[in-house]
Amino acid sequence: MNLFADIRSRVLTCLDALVAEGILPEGLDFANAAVEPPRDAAHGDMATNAAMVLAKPAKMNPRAIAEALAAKLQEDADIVVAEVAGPGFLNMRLAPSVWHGVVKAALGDPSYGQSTMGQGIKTMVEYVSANPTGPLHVGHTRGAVFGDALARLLDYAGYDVTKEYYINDGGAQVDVLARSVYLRYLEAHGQDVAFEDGTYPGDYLIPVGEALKGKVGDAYVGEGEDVWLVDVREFATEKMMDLIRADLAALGVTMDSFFSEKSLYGTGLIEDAIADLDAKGLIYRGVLEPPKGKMPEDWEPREQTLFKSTAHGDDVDRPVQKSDGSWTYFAPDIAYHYDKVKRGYDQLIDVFGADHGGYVKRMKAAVSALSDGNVPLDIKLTQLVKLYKDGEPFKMSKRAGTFVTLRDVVDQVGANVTRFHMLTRKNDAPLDFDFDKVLEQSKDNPVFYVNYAYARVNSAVGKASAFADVSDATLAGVDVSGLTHDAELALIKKLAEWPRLVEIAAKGQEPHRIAFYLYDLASEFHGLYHQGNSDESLRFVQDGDSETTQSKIALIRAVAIVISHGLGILGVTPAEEMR
RNA sequence: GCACCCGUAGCUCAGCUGGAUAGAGCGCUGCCCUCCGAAGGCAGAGGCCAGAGGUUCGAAUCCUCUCGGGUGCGCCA
Repeated sequence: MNLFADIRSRVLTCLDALVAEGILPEGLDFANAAVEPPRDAAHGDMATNAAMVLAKPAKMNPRAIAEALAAKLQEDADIVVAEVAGPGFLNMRLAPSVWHGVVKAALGDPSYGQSTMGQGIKTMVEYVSANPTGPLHVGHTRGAVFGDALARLLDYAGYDVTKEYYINDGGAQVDVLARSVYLRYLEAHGQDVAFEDGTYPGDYLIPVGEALKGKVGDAYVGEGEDVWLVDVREFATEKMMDLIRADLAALGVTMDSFFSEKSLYGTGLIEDAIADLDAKGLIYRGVLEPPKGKMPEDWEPREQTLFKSTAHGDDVDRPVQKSDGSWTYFAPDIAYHYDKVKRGYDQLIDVFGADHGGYVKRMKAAVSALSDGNVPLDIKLTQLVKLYKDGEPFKMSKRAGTFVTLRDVVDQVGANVTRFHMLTRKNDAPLDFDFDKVLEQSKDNPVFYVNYAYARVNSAVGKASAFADVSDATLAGVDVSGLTHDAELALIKKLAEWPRLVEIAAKGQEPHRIAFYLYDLASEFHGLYHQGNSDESLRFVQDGDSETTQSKIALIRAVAIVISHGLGILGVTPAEEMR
């Protein structure tokens, strides 16, 4: 039940009637006619711009259309007032019974707020996709939280979502990993080793080296890479993926599938993808211009196999093969996305770190070419996370050992706080993350404030249950017509926005809107609670009056339910009480 | 040099894809707080929405340019 969609359809019905009566001309497009909450509550409950957007195509005065529309809408018993304002806005005030229906819907319908907007569109969200060479760090954490929340949001809005992780296990970096693990393996055999440039010196590989020793004994000691590299690489990659999976699980992120870059090699998949592009006349041999402005020291013209990405919106064509004939990193990326297209997804979403912003155009060009423009690829970039400790910037340095991992963050502040806080910013805005402030129990910490609202409802429900039946099943059938105070209605109106907000957030692929909405809702709720301090008739628990109490508890339970729906999308589990 | 992201109150940021008098938190000022659950509530001051043009009934939002910040820029992923 989406009240705004409901009223909009009534507006459209009235417009149709006006056309039938000859007041409006035939053939008008109503698509841009919107029904929205007005900025100022004094204007009413809902407003429509229908008259203004139709004025031009209908060649009529907007106020004249609005007057006619208002008269029609007035015939609807649920619309108490419909009046023209300003240049042609139509403001509506709805009957209290309509609002009371919102409380019942939130309480009685577990799917309240879910949308069918997505129409089951097959959507892949690819995120994290970190190199399997070590534990996930804070930057990955933001990508993981954002991607996961986005996937949940789209799922909630009716899309058929698959969450996938692309394992970059095919490039040179996994060879470096293998060599690093080999050093740890020698170390496990008692040898002194030196970690030079081009190796990963992190402690996290010590147990991997030991595990390798446990598996193969001393078989690889003193042997050359030709003997052990392939095996160690596979072993190490699997161990790293175990680590990453465990990190993600600690954050509450679970993938539907993992896709290995390595599986593209030697199977003809890359060749197939490139052949597809070639068949479209988009592959050629050529020499790229040197980059302007900043000339690399060792630049020299080389002939390479290039993808004509400029034909699909890129700025320059991109190499798919190096001058020695081997594939560039871009080639398997093309093949991977080719595979996604072939798997039948209707739309693709990739979540990258902002440092990969330079690859957006070429990936879009590739998908556009491979799908003949039929499969849209959206790439969401997550900006940097700036860490603070008690207000002071916290510099990360691998060498100084102050490298902050996902695990560090989750261990210190918990998955719930991490997730919520990271969703209080737009994905493309930098994020401040202060280890102390995110744990503060105060109003300026949204994490706490929202959860506190939820816990406060629980407390009131517990109190009321001493003398009244306040189970959700009972509450869904309770008479709530006594909820007529402005503050109560304001809270209900906020609840009514929930289904609409879900659609707006899903359409914009912006899960942060959910977090901001929850803050607003919590704020409205706390406000009503505080009014109960001076006006006893607004208190949730009315001693001895079980009927009144039930209606008020129905309202705040509806609030708690919507909060838990919202937190569910963010992947946050609310605490039942604050301690 | 080019591309992408960004520029909104003193600070940190929202602003519902073009709507009405641009909002919230912190900070500041003034009241209130023996109140269902304390970790506060109410009110006020504070703005050339970086700047300049353009599009139209209407622009923080769309287009162009300028200024300022971030990121990236063949044979690394």
